[in-house]
Amino acid sequence: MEDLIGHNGVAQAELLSFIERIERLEEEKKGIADDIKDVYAEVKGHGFDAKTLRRVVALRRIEAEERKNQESLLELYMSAIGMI
Amino acid sequence: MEDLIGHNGVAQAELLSFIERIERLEEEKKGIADDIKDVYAEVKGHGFDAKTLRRVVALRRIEAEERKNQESLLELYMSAIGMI
Amino acid sequence: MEDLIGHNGVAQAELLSFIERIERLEEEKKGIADDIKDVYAEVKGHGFDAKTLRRVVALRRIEAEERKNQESLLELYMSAIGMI
Amino acid sequence: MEDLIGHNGVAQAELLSFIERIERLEEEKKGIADDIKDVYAEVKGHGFDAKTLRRVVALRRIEAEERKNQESLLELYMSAIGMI
DNA sequence: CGCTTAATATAGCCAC
DNA sequence: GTGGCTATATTAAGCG
Repeated sequence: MEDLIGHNGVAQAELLSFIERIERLEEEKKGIADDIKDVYAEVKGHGFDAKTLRRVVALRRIEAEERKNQESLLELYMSAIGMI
Repeated sequence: MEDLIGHNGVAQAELLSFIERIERLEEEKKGIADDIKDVYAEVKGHGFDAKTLRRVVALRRIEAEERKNQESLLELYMSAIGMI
Repeated sequence: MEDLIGHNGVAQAELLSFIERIERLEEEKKGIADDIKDVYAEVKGHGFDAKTLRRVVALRRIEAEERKNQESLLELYMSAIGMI
Repeated sequence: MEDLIGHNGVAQAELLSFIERIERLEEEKKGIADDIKDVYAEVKGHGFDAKTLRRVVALRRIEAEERKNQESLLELYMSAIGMI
């Protein structure tokens, strides 16, 4: 781990610099996450069901083929135990 | 996936057995969760602030977990950046 | 908050007793949660897809009517945006 | 839920617009998450232990948050049970 | 009962 | 490629 031992200052500065870069990025990321939350709140304010909308967004993420696989597997299990 | 395809009954029974074991365990778990809720209600009835007590319990849990961790490398880094 | 102020010992003992009861219950709860995890591991070892099985268990929890509601709402949204 | 029923187009457009806003934000968020990952890779390339650095960053975040909390009541309880 | 925190479940990542 | 660990997303609980 370089010459961190001894606190020679170089590695310290390097580490701190990395940490600060990361923290800045995490702040940005949190900002966007908050924006997303705001949109869902707005969605709700327009009378839509946010939970369902989340599912829609999630489903759009998985491509159609994969979704079909998942659903048919689910149905297979459900059918196997007599749920459907 | 075994011989689930075809619904031959063996895998079906196996699946259902797993499901029922899980559901039984989840019921037990819910029972205990309810017990915990009852204790907090009792706490409140004795004039204590339940919310704060929750924080105390959470803190004690975190501390107990942390105690298990070796912290030396972490401290080295923290020391390197002047956090401790 | 009773006579906690002053550390008169009575409230202290009471508090600690509550905390320990809660902690014991939480330990039990955690034990059962671990058991559930073990069952899912076993499920996997038998060649089943644990993730799908989790969905089955979750679906059994919501009663049929509620499930139908959720699914039809989802389909309505998906249809509205041309997903299906 | 407004006039979604009937697919009159207005609610459809609204829904789609919300979805697209969310998806755009999620893309941005993912971009930043990737940037963070890149920094950790760079960290590693400089001979530091990324996992430990993650813990440092997490600790700094927690401490920053905690600083915002008033802790008096909590400390009262902790003192009452001999934690501090 | 809505709205904010805490618990849980899922997913992604990294090391082996 | 599997298993543990971290981070995120979802769900549930508690509070006003």
